[in-house]
Formats: sequence, structure tokens, C-alpha cells
Amino acid sequence: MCAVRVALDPGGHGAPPRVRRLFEDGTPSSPPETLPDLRAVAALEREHAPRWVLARPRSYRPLLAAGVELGRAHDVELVEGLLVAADGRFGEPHGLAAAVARLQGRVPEPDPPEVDDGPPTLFDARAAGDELADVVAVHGAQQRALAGAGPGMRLLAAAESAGALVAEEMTAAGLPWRPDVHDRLLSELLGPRPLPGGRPAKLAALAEQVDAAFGRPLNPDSPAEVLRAFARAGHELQTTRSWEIKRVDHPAVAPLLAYKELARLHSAHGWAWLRSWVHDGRFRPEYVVGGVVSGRWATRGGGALQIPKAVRGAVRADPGWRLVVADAAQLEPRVLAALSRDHALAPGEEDLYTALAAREFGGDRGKAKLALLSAMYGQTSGGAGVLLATLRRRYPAAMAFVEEAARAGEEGRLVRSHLGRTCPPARAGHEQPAAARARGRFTRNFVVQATAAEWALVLLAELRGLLRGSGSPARLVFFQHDEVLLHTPAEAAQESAAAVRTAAATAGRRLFGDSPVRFPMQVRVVEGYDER
DNA sequence: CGAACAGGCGCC
DNA sequence: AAAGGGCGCCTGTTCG
Repeated sequence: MCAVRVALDPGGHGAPPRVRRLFEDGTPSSPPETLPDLRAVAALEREHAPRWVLARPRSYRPLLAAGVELGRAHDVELVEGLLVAADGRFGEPHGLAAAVARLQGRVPEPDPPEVDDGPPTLFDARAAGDELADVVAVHGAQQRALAGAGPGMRLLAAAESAGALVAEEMTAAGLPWRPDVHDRLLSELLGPRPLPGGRPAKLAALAEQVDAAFGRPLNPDSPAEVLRAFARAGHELQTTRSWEIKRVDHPAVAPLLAYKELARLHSAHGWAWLRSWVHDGRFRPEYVVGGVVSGRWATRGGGALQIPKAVRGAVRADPGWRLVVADAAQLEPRVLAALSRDHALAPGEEDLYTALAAREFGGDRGKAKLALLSAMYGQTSGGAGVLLATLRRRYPAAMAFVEEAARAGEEGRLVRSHLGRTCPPARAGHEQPAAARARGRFTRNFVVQATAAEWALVLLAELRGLLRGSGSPARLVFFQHDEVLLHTPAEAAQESAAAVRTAAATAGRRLFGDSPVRFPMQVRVVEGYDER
């Protein structure tokens, strides 16, 4: 019988890779094998294309470094996280060691901190055990749990695992980033690059204007000092948030707001950032799959999910290459329509807010967008109330869906995404009414955001599969919630764009079957990320 | 002195 | 016009 799964310990630190063939249900079909090197893994991939059972996303890194790509995976630690939460055992560790401990009836220790690729130490817990045996054992238990769970959880486990492969591959590929363009953009906005630690000319000038307007020097970066300065000028502010400052009539307001915006750019994505995070023309953030409660990814390093629009021009394809920039149009309201089966809310592929505005809000797209976002985020103020009443009348199923999720949160019940990602409950303790309402807003948003994250995860997996299957030279180089970037030779750009649309349609079917709700992608083929 | 927290704001 | 869900990460500030 042909093994359909292969557990893999990539070794490292001088240790060779080890594998063990498994049946689909996780039982071993052969003894453990030691391979001569990682190229032997590539050979197995070519011959059998198994589903590789890996301990954690990081396990893929040495393979990529050796030029070995895997087709499919089961990521034991990521799946453990899903299963532990689905079981209502929140906050329990879900690392491999913890999973083994649970299997053996022991109380798991907290997860070890993420290890760097340093040399092994005497105290490296991982060096001590038999990682391959642990992976095999925990995977077997997980397959039994998944067999008893629904098809949603099985799809979620596969998609989360595919996400681990995508994440590592994107880090390895890197986002093409032109330091010269970045430097030019910064210089245009901030003035010439200052000495390290220095303040750019435009920031210094704006700070002086703020000083002059208040009639005394102050540190514009200090909220306390700014509040005191405004108080002396007769304006009692609660905070120094820009929207609050904006409402004040004082000569310091304009230069202060300009200062805050540019200072933010300088400190978060300025020259220091460039020096730290861009090497050899690539920005390589580390993606943390499932790093957010909702299943959205987080990143470590470089604030990759907050690249400001002002510097996106620095993201440029290599000569002869293009970027395919694709984002899902109005993903979350479409997800809500599919979840609640309120299909009238999302009847076609056209801009959902524009269409909704035409039907309900006299053509005011802004109102339509505010109404829907308020429904999904739980906003009630700011004129949202009237708009929500319209939605409640016209789309009762959709509104009932989010309101039930909110009620569940307020009452301390569990909520789950469409595929079964489980939202951790509120921390124990006597709930104040205000805290209960906050919890309701959280769970109201969770059901939509987490399901949207699942859709995006399946899109990524499908897109990766399409590109691999067709031997496309295009590479996924960035992913941000509902947006993907491909780096592709110019001649393959249209084909890559088509693959994105296909993957999006497939993701919709995989989650929602024959639902009429469509998930159109806005796709552009550009040289620079800033181009429309 | 560094760690932890708060305020603030970038992105979705 | 007003301020609602999720993050990461900066600076300033306070704590130990």
C-alpha cells in the first residue's frame, strides 16, 4: 500500500533528515528512515507527492534554504492550536511538547519561546527528544480528532497547514523593495536623509512652527506636553488623537498634525526601517500563521501589515517582471451575506457598497459602507443607528446573524467561524455591562472576520496549488488579510492574474458550496505597488 | 538601568 | 460626522 503521508523531521545542526511513512489515518506504514540529505526529500516529493507532516511552520525553512519545495503539508502545531481551541481548552499550550504531554496524560509545560537558528545548546529541549516520533504520535491523535470533527475542521486544518508553507515561501522569496525609491520618497516628504538619530529638516521646521504657535518650546511627541500646551491656550482636550486636535481652532493645529503624520512615517517606515529590514532588494517579514485570534496572520518584524501608502512606490517588480496586486472586493460583507444566506445583500460582482447605496441609501456609497461596517463592528453612534435600521428592515437574516453572535458574546457563550475556528471566551470574572457589550462587539466581528480569514487562507492554498501545478514562475510575495501580491515575469502576468480569480472562485465554493455569493478580486498588473 | 505600560496611528 | 473590530510598533513615561 502506498503511503499517503510522510512525517518529516528536517534535522539540522548536523543531524540528517528523518522520515516515516504513514497511512492517511496517521498509523505508520514503515519504520523510521534516515535520509542522506534534504535532496532525498525532494525526490520523495517528486515520486509520491505525499502530504508532509511537519512539526511547525519553521520546519519548512531549512528545506527552502536547500531549494526543496513541498506540495502539501499537515502542520502539527498549527492544527493542535485549532483543535485545542475547538475543544474549549483555551490558553493551553499547543506546541509539540505540550501535545505529547497531553497524549501521555501529563500536564503540559508552557510552550517554549520561538527558537532562533542558532547552534544547539545543552539545554535545547528539542535536541533531547525524538521529534519524529513525537510528530507521528501527535499527528495520529489529530487525525482521529479530525475524523470525528466536521468537514469544516478538516478543510481548516489543511488550509492552515498550506498557509504555513505559503508563509515560509513568502519570507524566503521576499517582497521586492527598491531602497533608492524609498529614499527618494522619504526625502520628498521629510527632507534629505538626516544623520542617524537626527531629525529630518521638515520635521524640525514643523516642530518650530508648533513652538512658535504656542509661544514656548515643547516636545510634540509627548502627549502630556501637548495636552498642557493646549490647556494653557484654553483648549481642554481629552487626548491628543489627531481627530480630536483637528476640531480645535488654534494656529498650532495645522503644523502639529503635519508633524504627527510625518513623524510617524519617519519613525515607523523611515531610513532606520529601511536599513533594518530591506536587504538585497527584498523585504522579508516573518509571517505568523494564525497569529491572531480570528485566524488572521500576524507578522514579526518591520510592521509588514502596516506598510503606509506613502512608501508603497518602493515596492517595485524586478526589470522585466510585474507585480500582480489582487484584493478581494468588499470581502467581509460578502462573507456575511454567504454566512447568513442573506443573498440579497450581495447579489453580484459589482461594487457591493455602490449597489447597496443605489438600493437603500439614495446612491450615497459612504452611507452604505458605514452602515455595513457598523453592523459588523457593532458601532452605534455617528449616525449609524438610522442606517442600521434600514439594514435591519431590508436584510433581516444578515443582521440577525451578527446580532446573534453579539448576544452569544455578551452571554459568555462560544462562537465559531464557518469552518470551526473557535473564539476564546471572555476572561473569567464578573462581567460589567460595559465589558459584556465590548465582548459582544468582539464576537460579532469575530464570526465575520474569522470566516473572511478562512476564505483568504483557502484562496492562498488554491492559488499556490494552481501556480505549482502549471509550473508558473510567479511567486507569492505578500499577503495582507484580503490582498495578495505576486511577483511574476511580465509575460506570465495575465496568466497569474487569471489564477488569482480562479482561486478566489474556488475558495468561495470550498467554503460555501453553491452559494450565489460571489467573491470578485480587483486585480491589477503593475510595476509599482502604488500604481492603480 | 531595562521592563512594562500608555498613547497614538499605520494597515486591513 | 464621529470614534467601532483586529493587529504591530513607535515614542514617552512610569515602575521596579
